[in-house]
Parts: sequence; structure tokens; C-alpha cells
Amino acid sequence: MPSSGPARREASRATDAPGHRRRVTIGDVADRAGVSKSLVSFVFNDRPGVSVATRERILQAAKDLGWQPSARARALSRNKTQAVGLVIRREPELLSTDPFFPQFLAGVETGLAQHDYALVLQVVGDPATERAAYERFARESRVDGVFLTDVRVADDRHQLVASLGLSSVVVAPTSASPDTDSAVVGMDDTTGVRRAVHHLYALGHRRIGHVMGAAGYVHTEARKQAWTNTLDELGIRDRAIATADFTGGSGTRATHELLDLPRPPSAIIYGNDLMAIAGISAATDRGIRVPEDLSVVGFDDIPLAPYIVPPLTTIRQDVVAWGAAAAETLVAAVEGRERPALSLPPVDFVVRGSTGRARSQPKH
Amino acid sequence: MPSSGPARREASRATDAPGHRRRVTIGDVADRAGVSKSLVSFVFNDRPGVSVATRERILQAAKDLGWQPSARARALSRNKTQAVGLVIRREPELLSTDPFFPQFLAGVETGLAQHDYALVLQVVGDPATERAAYERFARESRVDGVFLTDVRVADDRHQLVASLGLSSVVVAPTSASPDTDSAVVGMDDTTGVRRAVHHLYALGHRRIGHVMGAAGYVHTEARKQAWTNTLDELGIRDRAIATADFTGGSGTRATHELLDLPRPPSAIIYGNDLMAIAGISAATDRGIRVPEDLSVVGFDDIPLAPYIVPPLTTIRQDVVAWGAAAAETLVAAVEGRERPALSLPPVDFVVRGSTGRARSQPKH
DNA sequence: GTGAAAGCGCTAACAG
DNA sequence: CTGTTAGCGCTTTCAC
Repeated sequence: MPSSGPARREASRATDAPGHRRRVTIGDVADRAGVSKSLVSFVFNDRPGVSVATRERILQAAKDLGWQPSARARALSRNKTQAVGLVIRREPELLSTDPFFPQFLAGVETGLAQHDYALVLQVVGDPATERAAYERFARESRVDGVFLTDVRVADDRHQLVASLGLSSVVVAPTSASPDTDSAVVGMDDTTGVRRAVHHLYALGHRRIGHVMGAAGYVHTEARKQAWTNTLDELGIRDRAIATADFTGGSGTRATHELLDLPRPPSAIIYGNDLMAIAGISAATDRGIRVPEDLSVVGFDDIPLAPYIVPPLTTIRQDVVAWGAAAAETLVAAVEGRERPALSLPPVDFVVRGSTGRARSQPKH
Repeated sequence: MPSSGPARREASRATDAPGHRRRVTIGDVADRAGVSKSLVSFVFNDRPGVSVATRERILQAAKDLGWQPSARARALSRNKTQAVGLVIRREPELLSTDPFFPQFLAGVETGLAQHDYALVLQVVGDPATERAAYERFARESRVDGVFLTDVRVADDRHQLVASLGLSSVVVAPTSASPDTDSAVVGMDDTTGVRRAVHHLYALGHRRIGHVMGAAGYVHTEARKQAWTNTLDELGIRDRAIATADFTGGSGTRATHELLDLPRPPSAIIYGNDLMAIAGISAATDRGIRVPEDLSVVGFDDIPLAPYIVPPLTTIRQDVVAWGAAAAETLVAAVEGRERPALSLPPVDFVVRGSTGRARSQPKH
């Protein structure tokens, strides 16, 4: 039973049916270079065992035909998609404010581009859909590995991805040590907060409050912990804290809560810039001036931070670099390589106009 | 030549090699249900010609085995990936401020989820990489279709995707009629600006300036055009305009430019909220109060808008709905269906504290 | 060095 | 209704 494949191919190539050109395949390239498909494949997979001359000929043929291996076919035969997945869960409001997400994405892309991996993204709203997204990625074999971001305390996704057989990289503050075997690419949430507290202390503040972000996230906890620990070190016992959820509305509420305290703080460190800015607005509404009566520190350094009145003092992380590092690490994990040694740039503490000297000088 | 497949399969299923379980395939499901692979395939592709009983049996077998068709294999044999691509080009600064991008993404996901399509994302910085991204999507057969966003005047991507044989949907203001055959999902940039101008006119403003966003984008042009046209209709000849690029810094510069005019405007409509907020800051620096001396209108209604001082009056589009509509349209195009009739919600004009009555009453 | 041939897991004619 | 069979385009032993 002779295969009719080659014959048909010759024919269709010769005619080149008008209107709908057939996709160029590895076979066409092989024919043009006068070699077999295997050789073409070898060349495109950087495998030894092809003479330089043939190699050149093949490369040229591919170029002439504008051929590139089909990711589909390759995925099937190699059992790898050369793609990784990112599932983002965000409340609608935060979606368009949180600077983390787009910056991280940009960083991830730069990291992936170098290895020619594609990114499959899914944005979800609730935990059930989130789980389903990971399951679908795995079941349908859409991706080779996934990022785990916005890690929660006691996050069950570690087990989920493990049971699904997906490679993964965990993106979380270094201070937290999530219960997982997969690689962790951590940023330093601690140092920034520590520097903020010291900065305020140096300005004479002794009642330094904190407005926490959404409960249950490890980065929320990390920031709170850093605040507490630093106050401890400075021998400050006062703990003016309010829980919020990263939204503007919650920042407003939490600010009023702290300012309503019998002895309100003279400075507040917020879990993100949005809440800090809402806080400034809330204080202004009460006739409390920033920074004269109240110093405010944000977290993120959103592009708007310099432009609000007064310009916001805040903590900045290099999220783009973080994303790139996470991507590098994930690709290495997927390919079974040793995880690369990557050093992330240190956090920045950006002093602007929203922090100032405490009104009453400290007693000690 | 008897196929050795079945025999091997039986064997490997029986042993279930420890440590590394083989992937469940359509064959396993077929065996378990006592039918052929085709039938399983039919059931999972909603094709007629399968009795209800067999259908149930197959579904049950698949469920027992936890099987789901492999997207990889399916993509290869159907010549469809069931995935669409989005290439985003953004300057680094705007990446984390522009609310369009995350909201659009969220909308796209909701639209795609219904049809079980995946989204492949690529973030790029420059035009060359952007082109390469589309080319790669096509060559590697990563996606079946693409979104075209941030459409530029005389955008060459229309031809590019056409020549690459990709289905596409153009996401651009309705007022612009891009030179393309592909479906256009348009939002109404015009009405919002028109309402803003009328609002300011009603407050007594007669010199209403405009700070344009980055040149070359159709939405920048659309907004400028709406501003011009509305002033024309109101019989206002004055045109105080400055070009910026959507960044905070450019907003500051453009604001000073307008305020330095011999007869500075008493109100300014900005191309986005970031520039508007930078504008408020710039005015404040010059001792010009908002809204007493200058009224300010933004565009986007970022979540921060209500929290700045004064709260920002701005124009809001339902970008999430837009994204969902674009996704629906693209999927329809990819599948060769008629494009769905979708109605987008109207723009909102949100009046807050940054606009107020003009100081000097109009003469006419 | 190079080529032939057997898959990867699914879809889609085409026969029964 | 149901089963057979030939691909989809590439990778990968295994011979030569």
C-alpha cells in the first residue's frame, strides 16, 4: 500500500490552488532543501548531527518559504505547549487600579520572550472559576506551567497544581514561606515598610498607624508584620491598625476609624496607594491637613502618586523585574532545568510631600 | 499488518506503570464505553447521530476517567486552536495607569469563557516587536484570530493581519471608520466629550480648552474632533488646545502651556484622568484653584477619580462590556458565523467636584 | 550524516 | 446509528 501522500503534495504544490494557499509544512522545506523531514527538524531543534552545509541549505529553504514550525504540531508530538498560564483573580474595582497586574505582565512577557514561550491568560472573579481555570489549563493541555500570584494564607492552589501535574512558580513576599515544593520568587515587602516606619520615626512620629489591605493575602500579612516588628524594635507599643481591602472606599472608612481613636495616629502607612489617596481625601474632609497634621505613606508608587496634592510618599517595588524573574524561573522549571539564580532589585522608598515633621515633638 | 495499538494499550492500562501514569486518551474512553473513538468525538463535538443511550454511556465513561479532549490534538486535526491573541503595546508608564487595558481584558475573558476560547497575550513596547508578535501568532499557528486595539491613524496592522490570514476584530471609536474589512466593535468617544462641553457651557464657561492624548491614535483624534465640533455647534470660536501623550508629565506641561496663553481657558477637558489629575496639581502649584478658577474634566473614570481633591468630573465608558462584545465578535468571525448584534451601554458623564461655575458670567 | 517510519491524540470522511 | 481509516505537522527512535 504505497502512500499517496508525496504524490498529492507534489500536485497541490504545483497548482497552488488559487484563493486558498496551503500551509507550508516541514515537508515542503525538506523537499526544497533536498533532505528528509528529520533533518529539518534537527536543525530547528538545535540538535547535533547535521553538517554545516546541509544546515545552511535547510535554513535557507525555510527562509525562502517563510516557514516556522507549527506550535500546534510541535505541542502534540513533544507533549509540551511551550506556553505557560497565568490566572488572575481580582475584584472588579481593583482590576483597573492595581498597578501590580499590568507591570507584572509586562515583566513576564520579557522573561518569556527570550525563551519563545507564549502566555495564556485568564482573568477570573471568584475562587470556583479560579480553580476551574487551572483545571482546564491542565486537562486541555493548554500550558506547561503556571504562575501562582496573589497567594493567600493557607492557599489550596499549591496542592491543586501539584495534583494536576503542572509545573509552577510561586510569586509571593520573601518573608512568607508558603507551604509548597515549587520554586518561590519572592519580593521584599518588608524592607520598604521598615524604612517607612523609620522615616516617620525620624520625623518625630510616635503614633504610626497602619491600614491593612485585604485579609488573607500573604503580602497583606507581610506588610502588617513588618510594621509591627519595626515598631517593636523602636520600642513603640502603640498599635493603631484598621483592616481594609485595598479599595478606595475601604481606605476612607479605615482612615476615619483611625482618626476617631481617642489618641489618633499622627502618621499612617497604607497597604497601597489607592487607600492612601482615599485617606488623604478623608482627612482633608475632616479638616485635617496632610502632611501638617497627618503624614501619609502609600505602597506601590503608582504613576499618579507624584501628581496628587500633596505628592504621595510611598514604597516602590520593581514589579516588572519581579515578573521577568518569575518567568525565567517558571520556564526553567518547565524544562527541568536548575532554577536560575536571579537577584531582584531592592525596594525603593520614595519620599514626597505627604509626610512631614510631627507637630508635637516626641517626649523621648 | 495488524495494528499493535490495542494490545499495547490494554497492557499499559492494566499495569498502570507506577510513578508516571499515562495520559487518558479518547481511546480509553471509547474502550470503557465499548464504542469507537469517533463516537466519543461526536459526543464531545455536539454532533448528531449518537443515540441518547450511547451518549450517556460515553459521557459517563469520560467522567469516570476524568477525560477531556486535549486542546493540542484537537488544534492539530481541526486546524483551529480555539484561542485568540491580544497584542498590547504600551509605554511603560502608561502600562500601570491606563485603566483600559485591565478592564478590557476582563471583558474579553467573560466573552471568551462562554465559548471556551483561551486568550494568548503578548505585551510589547515597540512597533517592530508588535509586528513580530502578530507574525509569530500566525506562523506558529498559536491563535485563530486577534484583537486590534489602540488603533492608529493609517494603521498598517489591518493589512498585516489580513496578509497573515488571521481573523480579526478592530476595537476603536465608532466615529472613526478604519480602512478595513474586518468587524469593528466601536465605542462612543464622542458623546462623552460632547456632554462635557455642554456641561461646562451651562456653567458659564466660554473658553474651554483641550489637552489631547498621544497623537496618531484614532481615539485621540475622535476626542479632539468631538470637542471641536461641539464648540462649533455652540458658536464658540476659541480653540485652546495642547498636545500631550497621556502621561502625567505631559499633562503638567500641557496645562502650563494653556494657562500661559494670553487668554487662558477657564475649563479644560483632558484626554485621560491621569493628565487631568496632573493638570489639577499643576494649576494648584500656580495658585489657581480648582474648580473656583479652573474647571477640569478627565476621561476614563479611574477608581481613584472620586478620591482626589477635588473629586474628578470625568467621562466613563464601559470598557468591560466593550471587551466582552469584542470577544463575542471575534469568536463569531473565527468560526465564520454572522457577527452578533451587540449593543454597548452608553457612555456616562460623571459630575464631581472638579468642575464649577465660571467666575465671570458669560457676556452672551 | 541522513532517511524511513512510527507515533502524539484527535477529527472527519466514508462505509457499513 | 456505528466502526474504519486516513490524516493534521512535527518529533524521534532506529537503521543505513
